Amino acid sequence: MQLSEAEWKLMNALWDEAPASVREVHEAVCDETGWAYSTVKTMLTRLAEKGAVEVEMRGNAGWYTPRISRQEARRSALRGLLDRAFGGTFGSLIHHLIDDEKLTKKDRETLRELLEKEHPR
Amino acid sequence: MQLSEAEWKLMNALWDEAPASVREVHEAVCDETGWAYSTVKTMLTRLAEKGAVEVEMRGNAGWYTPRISRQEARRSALRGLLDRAFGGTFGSLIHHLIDDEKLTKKDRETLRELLEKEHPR
DNA sequence: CAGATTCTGCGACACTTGTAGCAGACGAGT
DNA sequence: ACTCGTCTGCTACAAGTGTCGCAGAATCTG
Repeated sequence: MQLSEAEWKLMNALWDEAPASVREVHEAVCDETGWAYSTVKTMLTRLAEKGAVEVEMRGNAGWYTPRISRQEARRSALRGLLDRAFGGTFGSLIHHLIDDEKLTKKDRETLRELLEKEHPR
Repeated sequence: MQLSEAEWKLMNALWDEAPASVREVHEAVCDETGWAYSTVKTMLTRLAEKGAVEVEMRGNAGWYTPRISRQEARRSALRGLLDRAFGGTFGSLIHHLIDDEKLTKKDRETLRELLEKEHPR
């Protein structure tokens, strides 16, 4: 499932709180995006067509719930990035992360801790 | 600089060997993509319009050279992914990498080694 | 019930992306 | 100089994305 930039914004709102009505999603994103209500409506409809969200009608209003988890979405987005930009393997991403990006001290510690905890030497 | 999927393919070819003519780029990617010569031509032109590559005419043929480094491109692609999908910080990406992705043993070792080497405890 | 409010469905439009064909210019070989 | 192959420039077009307005149906409220 490939999500566009705008779709990520909506999905993020839905993952934070679902089910949500168009209005709720709109309220969640309009400060950041400035989108009109109808913009949000259209995109939620498209997300439903794509199968990324599920719509349940209550009265005349639709309530939207993600059908894919944030984790799955993240995974496939990462997969996409890896394939496009990093030769398809984690190796060069990891290299890039450590050599070329300015990880904060905290990031590095997190990284190290996780590594120790999950996969102790 | 945001590169589309197709543009990454061409840029990857150019980073591997630049400057390159349309024909050379075409040859580099046509096996994988099946694109027609004119498809490659169009996209290189668009990349030039976007400022991602530079064209130098030799005779009647154009030779293309990246204007942005692979590293820069990777950096901004990663930035984009982070913003869209990981709340904008490395932290949750790192978490995701370690908790949710199946890094190979080798990946983990690479990670650990790099971490030790660059930022020894 | 009538008016106000709120939703949905549908249409619309511009821009980007993926994909390619074609005509005419240009340069190389004879 | 003529022909042949190559290259560019231009055009085109369908699908996807970002963005929104509007009309009419449904719902609430006095």
